Amino acid sequence: MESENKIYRELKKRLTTDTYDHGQKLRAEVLREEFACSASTVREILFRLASEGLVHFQDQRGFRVPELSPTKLIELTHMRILLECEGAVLSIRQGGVDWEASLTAAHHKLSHLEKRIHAREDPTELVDLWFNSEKEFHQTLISACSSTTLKHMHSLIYAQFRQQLMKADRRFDFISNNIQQHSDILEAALAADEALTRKRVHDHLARHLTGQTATLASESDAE
Amino acid sequence: MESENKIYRELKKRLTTDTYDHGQKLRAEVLREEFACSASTVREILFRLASEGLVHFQDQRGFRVPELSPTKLIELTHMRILLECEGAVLSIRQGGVDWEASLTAAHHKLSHLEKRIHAREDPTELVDLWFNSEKEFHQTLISACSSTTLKHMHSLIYAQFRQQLMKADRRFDFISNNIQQHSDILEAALAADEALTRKRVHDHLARHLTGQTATLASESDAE
DNA sequence: ATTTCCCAAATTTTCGAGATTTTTATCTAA
DNA sequence: TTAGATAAAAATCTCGAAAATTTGGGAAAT
Repeated sequence: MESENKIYRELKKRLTTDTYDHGQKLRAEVLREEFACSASTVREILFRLASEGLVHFQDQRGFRVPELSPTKLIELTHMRILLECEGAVLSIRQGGVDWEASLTAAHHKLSHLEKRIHAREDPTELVDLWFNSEKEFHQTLISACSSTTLKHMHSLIYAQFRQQLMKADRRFDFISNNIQQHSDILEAALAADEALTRKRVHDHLARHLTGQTATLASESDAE
Repeated sequence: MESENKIYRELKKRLTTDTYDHGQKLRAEVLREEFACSASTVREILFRLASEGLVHFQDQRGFRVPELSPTKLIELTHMRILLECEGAVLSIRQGGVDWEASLTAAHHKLSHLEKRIHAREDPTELVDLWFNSEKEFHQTLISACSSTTLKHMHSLIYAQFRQQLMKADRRFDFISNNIQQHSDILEAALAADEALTRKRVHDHLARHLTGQTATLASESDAE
């Protein structure tokens, strides 16, 4: 089972970091061979990933990487806004100086990396590092919220969100705004300004809501 | 696989309708025999339920029904409030007369059942019917919201919530308030009053938040 | 009486082969 | 040439048994 967890983590990483293509078939036999285990073990892991939404399963037709879906991306973005705003506000209330420190630290790392990326011609090598840093910043933002359930939901949603963007975000044509937005979120969170934090988290994620006619229910008052 | 889905549904039903006790061990061998299938099939299904949070899995120690946890119940309630308020408001905006009709219908069935329960000495026989009706009412409330992801998250949370209460809710000492609260929600939703709908959904679920010191982030403005 | 160690029984996990189903390739008829 | 049917190939799914791990009980030592 130790090895099973290892395989699980490796596969999850691949599924959110563009090793495979959207829609690509995941043949059990290939993976079985690669990871040197039995077909049932691979099957078990793929089922686990399927119920997290990172793998698409069809009866008698095996497993696939989920297709790209603009609609899905918008829905995932909505959920991220909902969960991150809630989690951030709770963290502001429940978190102490430790939380502020760790958020500052996470932002510092991310910010450093984003500046390096921004300066480069070809940021390819830094992509995976950025994926990790961006994830850590957003997780830290909600980390002082006491609800394990909320944080768990968020991590499910975040992984699917990242999977939808695993190809697109490699281009980094959005990085300039991003640097400023992450700073803005940090600033509002440290100032313990709940409404402003909500607004800035929303604005940060809003670039993925394009093409959407309906608005998010929780936006209406703020806008 | 058709039979696998059947077994899955049966087990899920049992896990949310008090067939087993909280903390009880789910022995693969027993289930294998009962459902006349192989151990691997049972295992697969139990893993699926585990990643939905309805079964607790421990490496080399098998599967158990999750323990009762007041903290977990509070967290699940928070998530229900968050998701149902969001889903209900979106449904108000996106749903048409069909949605209003189906919500009225779901309420009518639930209301009828709750009155029968209220009138009885021993409502035991009606418990499972009530579980279904209450679930349908709340699902219908958010059904016109376009986000499949939100509805899926909600159904995961709802099942875990129901599991936490599968024993407690059989006593029905809360039914009087419940009848009124469901009517209030219906009324606010049909009136398309978003703020009032939020408040009433919150108030309806708030009885499960007792013992909680911190408040829900999204309450603050409304209270 | 309490703790530690070890063995046997019970349970869980892995595995590979056979059964079933889907997919691909080939052939026939319109 | 296209459409439909048939056969061959490839993949998935189910299963029961072997391997690995945990649990429970009792003997030996403190």
